[in-house]
Amino acid sequence: MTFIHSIKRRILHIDMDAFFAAVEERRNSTLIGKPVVIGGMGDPTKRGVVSTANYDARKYGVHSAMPLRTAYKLCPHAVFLPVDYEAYSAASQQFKSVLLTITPFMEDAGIDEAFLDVSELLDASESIVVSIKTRIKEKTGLTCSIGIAPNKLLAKIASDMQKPDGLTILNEGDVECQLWPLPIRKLYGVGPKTEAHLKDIGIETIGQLAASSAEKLIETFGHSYGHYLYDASRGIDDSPLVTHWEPKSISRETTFQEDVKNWQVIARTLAELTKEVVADMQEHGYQTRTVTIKIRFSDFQTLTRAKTISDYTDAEEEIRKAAFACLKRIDLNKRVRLIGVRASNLEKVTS
DNA sequence: TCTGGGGTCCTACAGCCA
DNA sequence: TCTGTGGCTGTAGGACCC
Repeated sequence: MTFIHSIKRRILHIDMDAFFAAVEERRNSTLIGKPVVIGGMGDPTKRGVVSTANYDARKYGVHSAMPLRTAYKLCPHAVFLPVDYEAYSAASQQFKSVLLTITPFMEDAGIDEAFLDVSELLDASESIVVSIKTRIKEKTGLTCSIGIAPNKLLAKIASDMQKPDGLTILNEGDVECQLWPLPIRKLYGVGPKTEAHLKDIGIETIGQLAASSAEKLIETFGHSYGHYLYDASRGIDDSPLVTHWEPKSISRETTFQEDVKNWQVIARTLAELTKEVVADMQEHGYQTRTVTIKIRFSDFQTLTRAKTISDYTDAEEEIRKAAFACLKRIDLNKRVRLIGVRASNLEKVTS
């Protein structure tokens, strides 16, 4: 008799609770119990959006991606802090180093989250989770929420179901009762545009999405995304963990505090951003062939212009020339809100 | 009146070439 | 030689994620 091993995977999604705010509270205990909003330069009268609000601030309706000025109106007595990426990156490395003691099969999913594939481990899920939570707490002083499921899609949804400091286990058999009642926006990959589109055609829950035919979804959303929605609404996701990847592009962009008309200011900023991109490329050993600039006008119209050069390069002058050749192709007849530059078509320098 | 920054992926289309 | 087709590359824009 031949036994075919059932290869049901066991995937964990670890999501740090109000990560940036928690790091700030860890180094300044007087913040604990107060509403804390982190974003931009920490000045709620200036341009910028909320990166993280702690749970005390969320009670006032403050949430991430909200303009700082709006957050200030909702909660003027909150403590507003600038984003300190270095501090959060250090904390991120700390908690990921804990995860790597559990298994090397870790996918980095951003500064405050990660996936682990623990299919090969013999321990019970609950004991793995207790061990992770305890060790992260010991090493960083921070809490996290964890989802366990047979794939990344469900694990991610699970980790969001009980927060903070939660643990949720989802299995294929739970899809109908746990996944289907949720609003479509809870599905990874469904953003505001798709949410509005789906609501227009009478689909508000993941269950209603699951009741649609594959043909209908492909017709409406295209082959790739239509197929994805069809599978995702059924909790189906075979995507593997990505434990190593190379960047596909390196970019810098900045929004001016006030919209700019002066060409000199725009040009100087483009040169500065290009310098930063080049420094980043050189530091990490990449060369580029394609340079793209991005301009956003005061009315939010956004244009990009790209130039591909014949040979890979990391020479600042050559990349700056390409960026300025792109800039020349844009009619600057309106005030400029944002300017950015991106290097793509990257190649790792082998030396 | 407001809407960051750093990324990825997808689609559509145009031009070139076999 | 003309025309159609399909692949490949580059460009532009849009949606989404944290």
